[in-house]
Amino acid sequence: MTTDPLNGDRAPQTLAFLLSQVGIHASRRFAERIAEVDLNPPLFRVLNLVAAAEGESQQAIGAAIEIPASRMVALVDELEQRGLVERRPKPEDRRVRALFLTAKGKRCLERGRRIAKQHEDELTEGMSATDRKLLISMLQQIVDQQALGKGVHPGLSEKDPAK
Amino acid sequence: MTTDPLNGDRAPQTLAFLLSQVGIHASRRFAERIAEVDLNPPLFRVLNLVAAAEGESQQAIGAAIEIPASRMVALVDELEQRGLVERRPKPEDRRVRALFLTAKGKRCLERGRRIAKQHEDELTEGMSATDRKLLISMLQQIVDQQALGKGVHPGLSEKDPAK
DNA sequence: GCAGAAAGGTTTACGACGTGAACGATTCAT
DNA sequence: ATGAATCGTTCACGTCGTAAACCTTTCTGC
Repeated sequence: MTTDPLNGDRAPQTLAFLLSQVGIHASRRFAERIAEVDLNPPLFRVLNLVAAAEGESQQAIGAAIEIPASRMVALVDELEQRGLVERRPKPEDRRVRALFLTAKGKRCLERGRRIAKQHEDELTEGMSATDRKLLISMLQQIVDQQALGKGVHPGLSEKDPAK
Repeated sequence: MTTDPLNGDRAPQTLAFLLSQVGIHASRRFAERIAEVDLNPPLFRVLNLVAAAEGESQQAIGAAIEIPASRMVALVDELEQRGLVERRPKPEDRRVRALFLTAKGKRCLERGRRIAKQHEDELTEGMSATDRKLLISMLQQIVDQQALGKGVHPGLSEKDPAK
């Protein structure tokens, strides 16, 4: 058989490509998994943040993960429609909408967190605890060095958009 | 000062989140950089593949990186309009379009590769060669274990879609 | 206390993508 | 020769994220 140039290079990939590939896979896979509780990654992320800072304004929470205000509205709309989050007017400033988790929201978040944990395990299956820690510290090093924010990246919400 | 729950956890992130974050950053940053030669990542990827397998059919090349036929058309259209790639009819099978690089395409690819190299360096700035290798092998381990293809992921083509 | 600036939230219109289904042309199988 | 499969293409659709405009409420300076 002749060497097929189309058949993947088993040659070592570049780090940049590997990072993209693995990172995007991680995102997509998580999107699949988190869909089990009828959420997508941005919604889950916002839900988490609301839990961490109940009573904060919509924009304060959005700003923390670099989500533009107009996008935040849609996200919170979703969460509210599903009965996971509540918008309460704030007496002292009638412009703002303070966000709170509902009981259902708390349950959903809990389930989501279990899924996230499973996802984490799945991703690092067959990897020693030592390696895992090592990998984390190296990635963290890149994050620091590249001065990455804590932003939730747009897109990548659904594995299968045509569903 | 009170502990602000909105201010990022400096606590150790999960591996899954770190991977997504870094991976997506790598993609976005590369998209920015490769735009200097007026390409986006999928176009650059196809260009590379055409170079590696000149004369192959459009779909053969597309299949190698898991790009659906209908998407491939648009991609090759772009490359052809820019004069980087040529579609030539194949005498023995008049259905297929064999792809070839033009001289301009070769130059562009070369420039793109230099950029990719720089991107690689930028990403791993301040990282020892040893760590770099280590990181690569660990990521490769995940790729193998997760059985990831060589697909080019959709989306992420442009840093600023509204441009 | 009033005018104008600024901030929170919302709505809307738009543009960018990727996909699947349907289609014509060509080649293959029998 | 006829039907099935393949290559490439077109098209219509649905999903997303964004910026711009807008209303309401609060703040600032005078």
